[in-house]
Amino acid sequence: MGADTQKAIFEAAKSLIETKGFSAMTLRQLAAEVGLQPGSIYRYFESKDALLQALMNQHMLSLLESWNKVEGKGEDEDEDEDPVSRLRAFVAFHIRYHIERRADVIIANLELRALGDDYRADVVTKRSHYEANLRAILAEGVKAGVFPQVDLEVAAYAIIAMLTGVCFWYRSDGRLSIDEIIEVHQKLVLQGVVG
Amino acid sequence: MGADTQKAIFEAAKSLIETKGFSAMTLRQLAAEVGLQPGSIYRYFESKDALLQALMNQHMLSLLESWNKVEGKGEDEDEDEDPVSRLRAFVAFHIRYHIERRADVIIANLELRALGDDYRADVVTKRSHYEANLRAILAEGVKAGVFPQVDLEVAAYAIIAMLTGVCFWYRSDGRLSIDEIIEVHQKLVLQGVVG
DNA sequence: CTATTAATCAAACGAACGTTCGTTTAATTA
DNA sequence: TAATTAAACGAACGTTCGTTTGATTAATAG
Repeated sequence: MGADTQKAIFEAAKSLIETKGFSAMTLRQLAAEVGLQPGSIYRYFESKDALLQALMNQHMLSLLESWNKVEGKGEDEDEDEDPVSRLRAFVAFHIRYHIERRADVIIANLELRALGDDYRADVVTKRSHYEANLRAILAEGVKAGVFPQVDLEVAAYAIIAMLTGVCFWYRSDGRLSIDEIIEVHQKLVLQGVVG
Repeated sequence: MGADTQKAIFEAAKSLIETKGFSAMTLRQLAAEVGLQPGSIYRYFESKDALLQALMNQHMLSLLESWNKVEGKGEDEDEDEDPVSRLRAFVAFHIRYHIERRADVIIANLELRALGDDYRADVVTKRSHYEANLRAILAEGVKAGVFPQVDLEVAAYAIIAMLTGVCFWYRSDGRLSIDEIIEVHQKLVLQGVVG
């Protein structure tokens, strides 16, 4: 029975933190949302901070694992697709994942400073590992002569910021579908506005 | 004499909110930073919320005014520069402004949800006015045939997210100068990674 | 059916919160 | 110099925070 309750706490916490922020969310609000007394939350988390740490770590691991599944799926075959295809795949994956897990992403991006130093360093490291995947694709493209010379670090930051930005304005009842949004971004990343 | 104190409160608040977030910042911390007693802050702001509102409004007005100065400087002459030049100018302005006013920008982007509904709506409107400047440049480029067809709304969101992202990783003692960072972004915005 | 463990409640804890207020000090004006 | 205003103090207000604790109910096992 406890597993369901923990999941309920996680989900309610995500929603509350997404809309109000971690510091502004109180354990009384969280408990009320789940249908518990405030003290009962401590059966599942040893502190409010530990709850945020769990959410963050969960998200970062899931993000890394999800991308690895997308890229490494072929194992033997299609291991070495061309850089353009891989970059297009990264754009599609990143946007789709960030829209589907909006709350996790917003928490991971906005609540880093609410984390203790040690845990923040860990999250930053994991994020850097994720970004390294994009840098590797860009580096390969530059090496193959498909992409002109560009600063890999800045380009990776820029592209990720651009893609992550989607989940701050996307609405499921909006004008464009996710696929259409992905297409626009693939074009922008690859060719810019002048094409 | 009071004007200096108010400025000191503003500056200390910006710094504290930038690093800890608005909800996590206490008036006792803020007062200590300025060298005041907590209650004394209420000579200058009628509430903690009003302080955030003032900071946000200040920033949005300054941002809009600063861009207007950059674009409208020629008055009669160079009013109609080509879209590429105007877009390059926008990229340079946005990055430079966001690096120079890091604290204001981070607050405006991360603390929207700490604002009351009315004030948030006002800030969102002002931000939309700023974004309209970029959309207008893009629209002009498309109309002139310099830029291929593109969704103006999505493209503007994407470009602004990319540029604003700089102030989350930029360090003044970093590898690249601001001018170099601007150059990389101008190239990415205009031509993407394939060029 | 009973004993044991797990899950939750209800109540309270001390600390810290934003805010108020009467008083005191410093500066300005007359 | 005396009267007035501005600025800051210092202490307290009621409230709410995260957290702890001991009793109570629900589920499981022997």
